[in-house]
Amino acid sequence: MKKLWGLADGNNFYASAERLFRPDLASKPLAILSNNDGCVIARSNEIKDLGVKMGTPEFEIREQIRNGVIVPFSSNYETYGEMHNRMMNTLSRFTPDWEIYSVDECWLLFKDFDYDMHAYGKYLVNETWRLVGIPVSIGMAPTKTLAKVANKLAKKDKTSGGSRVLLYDHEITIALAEFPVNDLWGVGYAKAKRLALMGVKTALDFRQLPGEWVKKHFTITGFRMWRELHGHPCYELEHESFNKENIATGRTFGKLLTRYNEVEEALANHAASCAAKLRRQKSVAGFVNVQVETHRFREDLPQYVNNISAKLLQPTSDTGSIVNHAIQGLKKIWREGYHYNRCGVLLMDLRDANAGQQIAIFSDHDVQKSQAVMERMDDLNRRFGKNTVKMAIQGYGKEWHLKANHLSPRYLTRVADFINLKI
DNA sequence: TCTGGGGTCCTAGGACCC
DNA sequence: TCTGGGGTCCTAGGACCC
Repeated sequence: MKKLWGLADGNNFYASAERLFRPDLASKPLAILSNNDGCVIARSNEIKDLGVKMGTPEFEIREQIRNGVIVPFSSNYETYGEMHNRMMNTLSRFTPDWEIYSVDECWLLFKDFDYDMHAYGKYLVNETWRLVGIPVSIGMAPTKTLAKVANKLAKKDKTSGGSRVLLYDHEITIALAEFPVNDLWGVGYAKAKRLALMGVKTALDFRQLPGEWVKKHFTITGFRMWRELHGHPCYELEHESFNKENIATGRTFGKLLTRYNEVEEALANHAASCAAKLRRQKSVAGFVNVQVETHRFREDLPQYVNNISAKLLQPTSDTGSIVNHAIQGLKKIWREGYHYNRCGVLLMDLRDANAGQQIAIFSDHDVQKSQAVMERMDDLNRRFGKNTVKMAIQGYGKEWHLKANHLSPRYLTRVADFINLKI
């Protein structure tokens, strides 16, 4: 059976989402900033043309922001999340076999097609633009790795109509001959460095290496990449099990913190947020890991990085229990006299909440009571906004809170921010 | 002065067992 | 306590992704 992989993704997704509500910024350079307005995490084409790279610290473009050359946005995850839902909804209409890969990417598998796939790709691009308002590109090829290549080529070639198909051997070979090996899906910093030393420049150079040699020097992951470039699929559609294996929440603070109570308050909030995520996927956690760290770029200050894991008495998703265990961990690794920059909580050893709750120390009654309280709390927080109900220890101090000086309205998710139309 | 956050997969190496 | 190979299980950390 003929199969073709498609990778569809939103062009400059966050920037395009912001621009949808601000048509007046149609040709302006836009920078989307990370949490805490720390650095650039998404860019419009115009700012790429200015040479602003991914990860550029905000202070380096502050002057251009001040004089209006660059328009900054703090990350607005509520709006991006809703645009994600709409985009995936639309893309999923083009084939029954699809998989969400990231916030702005979707795999589409086409089986037994007998129509012009390039035309179909262009149709998909136009329809998504019409229905969602986000510009997308699609690349199609016999494997996921090659579809990634096709997608990048679709973006690069302004005449492609946003769609590129690599179907036949000769067109794949021609494309790979001009494709930098560093841009392949699966080549990061470490592999790029080694490939450069070997004189491997293009994806075709890499594909022409002997398979056994690749396996020996680049392990199984490199070998899979090699096979995929030859058109042999190593990655399939990943349908279900959307449940995460780990759940983490961590943030840098709005400023460096030295007092225990402030860090404890931030940590309690991260732990509570992890517990809420855990209940949303109907899991319980067996281990809580707590991390603290100082500011790694501040060479003038003493550095301290540590983390600790604690086993929960019994696997649970109870906010109180998870927050308490996290705080016990923090007390063990806390050291006075440092300027802390970040803390975080990681829940591990996750399992299905309904599969065999142990009885151990708690009676069933306690478990049921905890579940009832949590359900009520989640319900209230869903209806009236995050943190309407919370633990006392989560506090009301704002010392640790993030900067977000350029936040756009939550156009899609907050009633007060809806756009009013005058007709 | 100012540099993100949340994930997965794989491997090496230690602990332990026979 | 040392001798030795081979297996499993677990964890830390590297590499990569978006």
